[in-house]
Amino acid sequence: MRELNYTPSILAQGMRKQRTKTFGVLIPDFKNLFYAEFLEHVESAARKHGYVGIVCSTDIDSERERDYINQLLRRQIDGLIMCWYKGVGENRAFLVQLAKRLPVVIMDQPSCGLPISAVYTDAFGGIKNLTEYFLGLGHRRIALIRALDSYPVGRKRFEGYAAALREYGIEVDESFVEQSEWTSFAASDATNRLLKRFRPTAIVAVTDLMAIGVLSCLHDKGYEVPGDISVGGFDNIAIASQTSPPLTTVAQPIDQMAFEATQQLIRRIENRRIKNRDVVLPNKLIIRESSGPPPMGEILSPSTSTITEEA
Amino acid sequence: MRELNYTPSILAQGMRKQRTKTFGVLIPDFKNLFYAEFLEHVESAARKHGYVGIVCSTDIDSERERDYINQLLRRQIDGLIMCWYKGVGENRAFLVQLAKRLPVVIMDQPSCGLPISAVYTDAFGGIKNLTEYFLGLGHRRIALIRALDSYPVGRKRFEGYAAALREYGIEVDESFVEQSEWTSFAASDATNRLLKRFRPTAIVAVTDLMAIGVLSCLHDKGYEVPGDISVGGFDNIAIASQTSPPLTTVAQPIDQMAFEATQQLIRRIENRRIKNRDVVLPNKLIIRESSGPPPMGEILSPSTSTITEEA
DNA sequence: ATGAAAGCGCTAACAA
DNA sequence: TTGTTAGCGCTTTCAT
Repeated sequence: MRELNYTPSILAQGMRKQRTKTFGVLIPDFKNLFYAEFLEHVESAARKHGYVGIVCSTDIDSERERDYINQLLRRQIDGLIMCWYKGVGENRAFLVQLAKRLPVVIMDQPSCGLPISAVYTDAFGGIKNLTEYFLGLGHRRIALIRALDSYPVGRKRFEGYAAALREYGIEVDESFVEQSEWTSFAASDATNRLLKRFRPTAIVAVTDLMAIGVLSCLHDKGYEVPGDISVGGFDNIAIASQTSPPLTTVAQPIDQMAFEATQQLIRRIENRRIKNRDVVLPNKLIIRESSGPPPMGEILSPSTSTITEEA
Repeated sequence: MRELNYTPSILAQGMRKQRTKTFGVLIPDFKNLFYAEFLEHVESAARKHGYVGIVCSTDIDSERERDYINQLLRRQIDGLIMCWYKGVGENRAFLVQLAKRLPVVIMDQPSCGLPISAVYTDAFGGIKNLTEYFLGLGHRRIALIRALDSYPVGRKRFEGYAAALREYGIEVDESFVEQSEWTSFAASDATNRLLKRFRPTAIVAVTDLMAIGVLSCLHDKGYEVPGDISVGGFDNIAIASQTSPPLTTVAQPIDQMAFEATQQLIRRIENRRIKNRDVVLPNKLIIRESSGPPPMGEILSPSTSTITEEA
């Protein structure tokens, strides 16, 4: 009778079965290529299971976030993936409440014992490695362009940086560090501010996007990268290999993160008795041309035999 | 009785009213920053009207596109915005069919008399201006990294390039032109192929993302931009001002395009008697540091008094 | 085995 | 005015 393309209405199905084969994805910003790649992979994982994700960008605005969560709940989503700038630890009550209604997967931070799943990589260790790599090259004046203090991801990455320096007996100086919003523009401004009071031989940015801002500022000011100043980022978004020069960075396995998050969510949607899990994935230092030894006269490392000018 | 946050289920509402306050957005790729910015603005326009968009990326795959359109229809979307790589003209029957079910807005190409709305800028004129600007600087060996022939947007942009050259009495040579997929990687490869057989003084790419690939390839090969080769793009995505060097490009008013598309869609959703419209927005040449006069010895323009070496 | 009917949460039409 | 009810398109249960 209806061999000719009949597809049941998901609305009607949803009313009856309380399942819509639809989940929500909360991200801060479409323009951050990390999330763009993340979404790409979430989408293809979801598609395999016949799910559709509704993506909402919060612009790091609490009101907008609340609105969207309501909109999503009204649409009876089956689950929610949150790329969150807020700390899980500081929002326990809210998350407990939310997790009562649907499965929740949180990105970039541990679940802190809450009834949610989490997918993240070792931000602390990643930046620590990167910073140690710079230290090993002989850099000592290593600056950090970090995120605002209120963002947990940014905080962890800051701590990795500080730990590496401390290992080399360098106490982290406030003047080494500049805060910035997540965009390349803000990071470019931050670099500007930084350079007015401090002349580093290397700059670490807590995301690739911000590192692009750093490169842009350095290019403006006429510094050579890595001749004068080395630059490192975090994420390994696709264009990190296409900047001029290509960016040294800490690669997160974005595809796996997306895959695990989606997998975890859908499994819990389809069987509530599956328990929540924290999935921790490895990240990895990728060395490209934006980094090299510090300029002559700045080499202070024991690992090189060059005599410094100050000798 | 229910003063405490009652929000009606959109599923139930949708069943009753045949309105879900939800629309679909089809894009080719989240990673293309043009769409990222577009989505950002679509979202905020939609939010003002209480609508939520479901974004699906087709990856320029027809099967996937068909799937998603079905998924969206099953979810009873009220309308659809399509950022489409296919030509409206070559898909009339499909669009007529689709437009019977819901309001449709198509991006980047005219509606060709179909019962849909359209929002676009003058791609032909935009690239023509850019190419004329290069010609005016004295460039004569101007290469083009264009999209595959099957994409209408890419085609129009190619024609603008060809028209400008023809105006200056230059017949477009196949060897000036290289085809590429939309990514920066593909464009970088295409530039590579191009440089093996042709040494331009300027390269125009049909999108900024592709221009980033061009810059990356030129940086690899040790060419100075714009000292050896000038580069131009199209779109003026946000990071176009943050590349090294910053990119000369044809700016599309992405925010307005998104706003108009959303506006147009929602108006038609809420009142079917509002007629479809083609909204054509202006674009504008933005000159940044990636472009300059051709190197000495290559200046052939009548607009300069320099005597060329060949004289 | 096949068929009828109830009900998911709403809204619009109609009755009181 | 306020209250009642039918039905949107499905699935699931229950009766045949």
